Amino acid sequence: MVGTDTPRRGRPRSADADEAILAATLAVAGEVGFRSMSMDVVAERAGVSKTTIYRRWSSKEALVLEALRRAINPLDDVDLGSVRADLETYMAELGQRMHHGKMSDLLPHLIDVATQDPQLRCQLDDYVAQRRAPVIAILERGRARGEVRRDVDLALVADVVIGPYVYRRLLTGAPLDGEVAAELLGVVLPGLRPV
Amino acid sequence: MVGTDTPRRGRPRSADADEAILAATLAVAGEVGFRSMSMDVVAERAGVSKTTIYRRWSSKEALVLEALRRAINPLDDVDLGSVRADLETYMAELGQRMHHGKMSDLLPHLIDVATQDPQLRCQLDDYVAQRRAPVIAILERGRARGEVRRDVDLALVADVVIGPYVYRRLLTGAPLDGEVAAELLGVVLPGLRPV
Amino acid sequence: MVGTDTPRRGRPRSADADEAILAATLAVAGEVGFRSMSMDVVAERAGVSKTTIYRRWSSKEALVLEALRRAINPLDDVDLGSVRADLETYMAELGQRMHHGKMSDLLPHLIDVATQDPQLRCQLDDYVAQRRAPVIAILERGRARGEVRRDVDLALVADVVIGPYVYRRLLTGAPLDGEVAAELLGVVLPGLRPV
Amino acid sequence: MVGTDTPRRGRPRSADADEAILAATLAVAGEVGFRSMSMDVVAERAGVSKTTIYRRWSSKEALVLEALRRAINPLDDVDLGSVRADLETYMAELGQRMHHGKMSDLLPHLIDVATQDPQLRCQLDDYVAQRRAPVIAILERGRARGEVRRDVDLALVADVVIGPYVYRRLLTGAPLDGEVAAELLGVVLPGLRPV
DNA sequence: GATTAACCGAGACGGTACGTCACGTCTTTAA
DNA sequence: TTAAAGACGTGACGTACCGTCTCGGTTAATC
Repeated sequence: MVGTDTPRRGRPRSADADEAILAATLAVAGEVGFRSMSMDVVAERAGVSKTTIYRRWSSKEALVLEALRRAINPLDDVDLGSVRADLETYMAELGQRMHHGKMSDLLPHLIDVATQDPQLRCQLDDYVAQRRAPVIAILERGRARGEVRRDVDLALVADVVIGPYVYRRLLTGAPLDGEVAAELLGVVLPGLRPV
Repeated sequence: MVGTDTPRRGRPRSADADEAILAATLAVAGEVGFRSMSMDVVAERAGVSKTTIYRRWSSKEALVLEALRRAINPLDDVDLGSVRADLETYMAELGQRMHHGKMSDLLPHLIDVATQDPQLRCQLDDYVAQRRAPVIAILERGRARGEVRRDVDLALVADVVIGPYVYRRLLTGAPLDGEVAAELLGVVLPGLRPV
Repeated sequence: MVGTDTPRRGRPRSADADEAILAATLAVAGEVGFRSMSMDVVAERAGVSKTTIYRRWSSKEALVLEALRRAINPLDDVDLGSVRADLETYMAELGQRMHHGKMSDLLPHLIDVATQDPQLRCQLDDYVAQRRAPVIAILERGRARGEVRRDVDLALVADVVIGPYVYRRLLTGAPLDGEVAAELLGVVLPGLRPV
Repeated sequence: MVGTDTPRRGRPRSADADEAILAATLAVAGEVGFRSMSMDVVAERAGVSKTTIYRRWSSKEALVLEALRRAINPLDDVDLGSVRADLETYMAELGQRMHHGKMSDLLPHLIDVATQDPQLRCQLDDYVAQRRAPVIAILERGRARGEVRRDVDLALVADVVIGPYVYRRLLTGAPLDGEVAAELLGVVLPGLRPV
């Protein structure tokens, strides 16, 4: 049985407020964009005071990041029996989200702010790890099946798969659809085969 | 008559001011970061009025971008005779710059702003193309030498090489030193070989 | 049964808390001034919660006013046998307190707030009456001795004596030391003599 | 001919803005009271940004004080030929204003804030001096005519006249109408007569 | 040489959002 | 029922930065 370590004194923070704030954040941001979203408007929409927001999040960006993390469904960790099939599925989904997802719209902004805000940096790292995890899992299963060389650094391979998506999305604007994904795998997979 | 398109009446713009502003931009940004850099401070440091700055650049970001382009030496397009050797050289240099360079410090910010500023978007695209060009050149030479399959999309391969750098730099913080670069090539190059 | 009107149920109020709050009020106010004194700080200093304070006093000003009334010793009602001697003694003491006393430091603030708070207005009136009482007493004794005309309004005379102190203290900053007090009496007393 | 000492560089401050701000201050304050008047509302009403206000006045109180000084017509320095007549006229007017004037409504507040704001303190002193000046002038003329003793401190007498008004207005609430004013003079004037 | 057009510095300006503060109330658990 | 702790709504505060505008004054090319 997990103990509620600290009995907590004083009035507890309202869980409703948490919910309302995060919901309002997504709603307002969806309408005007995160960049133009103001804390006053979020507070008003949430039926909450700014104080209450700042008591929970240290800055606008911290709030936005958490709102997004809640809004994001984790990528399913499908297992179709081969590295190629698994990665194709994953990459299709990733491509979708990179193109249409809310997160990718403001990734640059979050990264930017995280540069000078260690706390935000941590939260962002969590998010990234969560995104990378499925790829690593796929590769590990592949290795167990003998599809992947033992001596290859799986973390690096994961970055080779995800990196181009981020790069294209943020800097070149080029898409990474299913066809291109297949070609990418055509380049990468041969280098993973044992011997 | 050499085509100085417009003869221009009135007092010509001061070239000194251009220099001073760009220098001040780099100096101030180096001290407090681009995000915290204010135009007022840049103007003061350059011994120039804000009017003079805005007469030349349309926004803070446009200024910053030009300042950076000046500060960046192009990556040399070395030719050592093999794709592997060329890419290793290129990647070593890229890793260096990604880690210590001024540009990478504010890439996120520029990307962010470019989201809503088409003009900046263009300038940024130029920069990116300039960075990608050497990789494509290397791969084309490799193809000419028969080292690289004819049917592979070189632009995609370039993104596979550069993507992980950007990704690690912006999101995971993991380094990409010479050793890792070699391993990356170990994964990617086999997939490029003909037949 | 002796009339403790309400038998009171539940936990009784802590008398210690009263003391601690009033002491903390004077202490904090003495350090930062009443205007900058915050209720949170007082509560913390007193080792008491804000709730406990507000259960006893309806507002910051009400608290402050009571704290001051406790801190103020009444002016002694000396009787030296002549109006001049009595007033000189009274005015010397008044001058002292006006200059160094805590009360005069925040009179303006209390007055200000009393403008819109009838309850505080009453408490303040009590305080004022208490200050004026000795002067009226002095003048009445003088009248009984035949030193003062029967047809003069003693309340008005009291205001003529006290008024300049308040005025100087609040608005001009000029002092009212013994010498000046003597001169003031030199101006006022002749007009009080019978016939 | 008076030289415009400083040639002034940069864009000059808008005189219209000054006017608009002060007018808005009086208007808004007249509607909701000075205490409830907010700077945002004043700015909006004046068609001006808050920055522009704070560039001219360091605080809400400083602004209010200047607005009032502009709104206040100086007390006329009537000369009816006798100290008694002149003072009666002055006191009647002073009594009026003390009762109905805007200034007296917020004197306490200004005094209070001036306690911790030296700049405001100065402005307030100016105002006070301006109010006292007529009384001193009256007394000096009386002295020139031989109505007033040479050895009496006129500044003190002025305070004896004005002090009770301030005192009553701020602390006791008692009025000082014409009748009472006459009685006050009945008390004070005998003490001023030569020999 | 006078005119004119564009430049330059200084700095005021409108706008928009920021994050903070204090008051007095409310909601918990503990005594 | 009171107490301590502390979250909460309200409402204002003063600041920061952006990009624009308005001055007086300067610097060429043109007339």
